[in-house]
Amino acid sequence: MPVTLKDVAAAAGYSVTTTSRALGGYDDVNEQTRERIITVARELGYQPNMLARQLQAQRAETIGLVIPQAAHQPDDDFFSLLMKGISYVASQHQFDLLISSQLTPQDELRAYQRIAGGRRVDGVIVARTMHDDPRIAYLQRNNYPFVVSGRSAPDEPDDFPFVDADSESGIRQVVAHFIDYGHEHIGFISSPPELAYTPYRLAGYQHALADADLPYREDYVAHGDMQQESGQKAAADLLARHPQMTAIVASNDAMAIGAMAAVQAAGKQVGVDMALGGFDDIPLARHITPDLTTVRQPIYRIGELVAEMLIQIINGEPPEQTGILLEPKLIIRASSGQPLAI
Amino acid sequence: MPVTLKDVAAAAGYSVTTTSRALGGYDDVNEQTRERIITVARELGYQPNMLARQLQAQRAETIGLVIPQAAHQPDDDFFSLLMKGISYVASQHQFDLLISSQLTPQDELRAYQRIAGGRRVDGVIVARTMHDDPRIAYLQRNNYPFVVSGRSAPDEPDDFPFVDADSESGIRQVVAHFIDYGHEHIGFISSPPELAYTPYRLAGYQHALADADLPYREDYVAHGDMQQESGQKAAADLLARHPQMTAIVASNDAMAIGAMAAVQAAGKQVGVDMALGGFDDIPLARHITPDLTTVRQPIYRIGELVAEMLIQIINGEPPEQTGILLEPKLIIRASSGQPLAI
DNA sequence: TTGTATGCGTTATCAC
DNA sequence: GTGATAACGCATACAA
Repeated sequence: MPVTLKDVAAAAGYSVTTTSRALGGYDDVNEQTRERIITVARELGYQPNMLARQLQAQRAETIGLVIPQAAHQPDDDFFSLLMKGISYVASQHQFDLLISSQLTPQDELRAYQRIAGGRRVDGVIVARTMHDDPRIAYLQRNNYPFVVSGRSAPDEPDDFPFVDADSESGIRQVVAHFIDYGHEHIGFISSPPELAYTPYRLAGYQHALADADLPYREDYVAHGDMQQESGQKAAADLLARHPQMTAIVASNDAMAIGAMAAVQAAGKQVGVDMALGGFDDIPLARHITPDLTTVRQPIYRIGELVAEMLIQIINGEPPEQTGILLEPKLIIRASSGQPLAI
Repeated sequence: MPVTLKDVAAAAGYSVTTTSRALGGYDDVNEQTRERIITVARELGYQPNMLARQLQAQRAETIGLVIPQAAHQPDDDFFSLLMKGISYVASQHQFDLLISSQLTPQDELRAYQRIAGGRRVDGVIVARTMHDDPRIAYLQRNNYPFVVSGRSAPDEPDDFPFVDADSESGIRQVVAHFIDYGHEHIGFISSPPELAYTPYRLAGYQHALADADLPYREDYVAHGDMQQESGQKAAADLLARHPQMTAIVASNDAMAIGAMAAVQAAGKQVGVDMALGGFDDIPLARHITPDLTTVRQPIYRIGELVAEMLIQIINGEPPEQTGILLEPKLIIRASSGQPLAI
C-alpha cells in the first residue's frame, strides 16, 4: 500500500492539512513542525498521488498527442521528430506528454475525446490534419486548448492556432528548380486527397509550371500514401506511361526515396537520366545515395513551436501570433543531376 | 465548465448512483431509465473525468517511459523505434503511454518517482540501463511493476523482467566475420563505461579475438558516447595511432557511420582499405553508401515485447519467461569489403 | 500556527 | 431498481 498524506500526518502527529501545507512550502507553518513533517515524509518515502492532486487542481500538467495508424511504420520519421520537439519543450515547462496510439480514424477522435474531454491532459496537439477534420471541430466546439501542426485545407477556415510549413511554396521551389535546370516533363507524386495540405502541394506544382508557361497535365500526376512503397509504385507508373519524363517531384521524401528504386529498376540513373525531388528533408535524405534534393521542413522545430504555443494557451497567455507559416528551404543535392543541355 | 455525472443525473432526474450504473452498463437498472440517461448524457456531451475514475479505481491504464537527455537528438533512432513498439502494443491493450522527457540523470530518477510513485502510471519501462541503476533499485524497493529494455551489467543481479539483445554475441559475430575475412588489426569503438551493456560488447570483441588466437590490445579500443560525432573522433584517433588497422567495429551504428566519415577524411575508402561494422541495424544503415555491415537488434520488436510483458505484470499475470535474450543477426553489407588476399 | 470541514468526479457499499 | 453515503488522496476556505 502506498504512503498517503494521511499516513505522514498520523506518523508526524499533525493533521492532514498542516502536513499538506508543510510539504507544500507554505510559510504559515512553524519551522520545527515543517522539519518534523518533512523528515517523517522522507522516512516513509512519501510520494504525492498525482491523480488526486490533478483532480483537485483541475489540471494535469500534461499535453496530449494522438498518433495515427499511418505513423506506426517503424521508418516513419515525421511523428518521431515532431514528438521529440514537443516533448523537449514540454519538459522545459514541467509538462509531461501523453501519447495515445490509435489504429483507425474513428478511434483517433475517440482518443481525443477521452484524453481532452476526460481531463487527462490540459491541451492537445493535432497533427496530420484532414479535410473537415472532425478532431478540430470537436476541440473547438468544446473549447479545449489545442494547437495544430499543419493547417486547414485552402477552402476551410483556419481560425485556430497552428504551425505549418508553406507547402505551396515548398513544392513550387523544387519544381521551379527543375524547370530552371531545363526540365519540361516533370511528374508529381501527390499526397492522398483527404490530407489538408494536398491542395497546397498540388498548387505549388501547378503554379511553378504556370510561371514557366509549361502546361499542366493531369496525367503527369500520380498518387501515393506517403509511404516509401507507394512512391515506388507511383513512379514506376509514371515512367511506364511517360518515357519522355525527365524529372519527378514527390510530396514527401519517403515517396521520393521509393521513386529512386523505381527509377533504378527502370534501368535509369537518378541524377543522370532522371531528376528527383522530395519534401521534408528527413535525416535519411542526406545520407542516401544519391542524396536527395528536397525542401526542408523543420519538423523538430515545428514540434517545439506547437508545444510552446499550446502551453502558453493552457497558461492563459494566448500567443500573439496564432498562425505561423514557415518558409521551407530548397536543398539542392545530387538527385537533381546537372542542368540539361539545350 | 465540463459536464459531470451530477449534471447528467440532475438533467435526467435520477441520482448520481443510478446514472453511473446506467452508463456503466450494469444490469440492475431499468431499461427505460438507462435509455433516458444515455440520451441525456449524449445530449449534454458528457465525458467521464478520467482522473476521477482513475483515482477511484486506483489504476491509470497507462504505462510510463522516461526519455533521457541522450535521446533528444533529432537523429537518435533508438528511442523512437522503441517507443513505437511500446505504444503500438499499449494501444492494443487500451493503455496509453506517458512520456516524460528529462534533461539530467537526477531528473530522470525523479521523473520515475513522480509518475510511478505518484500513481500516474501503472508501470514503467526502463531503458538504457546503467551500472547500479538507481531507477531499478527504486522500482524494486517500492514494488512497482516495471520491465527493462536492456539488462544489468554482468556483475550485477538481474532479478527483474527484461528484454535485451545479446550484446556479447552480436559484437562477437561482427568481429569474427572480419577475422574470417583475414583482418588481424581490428579496432573497437566502445560505449561509455556507465552503460550496462558496455562490458558485454567489449567482451564480445575480446572473445572473438581470443577464439582466433589474436592478441587483445587495449590501445585498439577507443571510446565514444554513442553519437555519430564521437564515432568520427574515435575512429580518427585509432587511424592516426595505428596505420596498420584494417577494420573497425563500433558499439552502435551511429558511431560506425561517424567512423565512415573519419576513414574517408583519412583518404581511405570504406569497404576497400577499411572494413567497418556497427550494431543495431538502424534504418539508415542500409541506405547509407557504402551500406553498413552490422548486427541486427530488433528494437521495434523489443519495444513490443517489453510492453507486452509489462501489461501482463500489471494485470497480475506475470509472464513465465522473465528474462528474454534475443540473438542478434549479422547483416553483411558493402562496408565489409572483400576478404583480404593472404 | 493548526485543525475542521468540504469538494474535486467517480465508483462501490449497502440500505430501502 | 434506486438512492444516500462513503471512499479514492489531495488541497483549500474557514474557524479556532
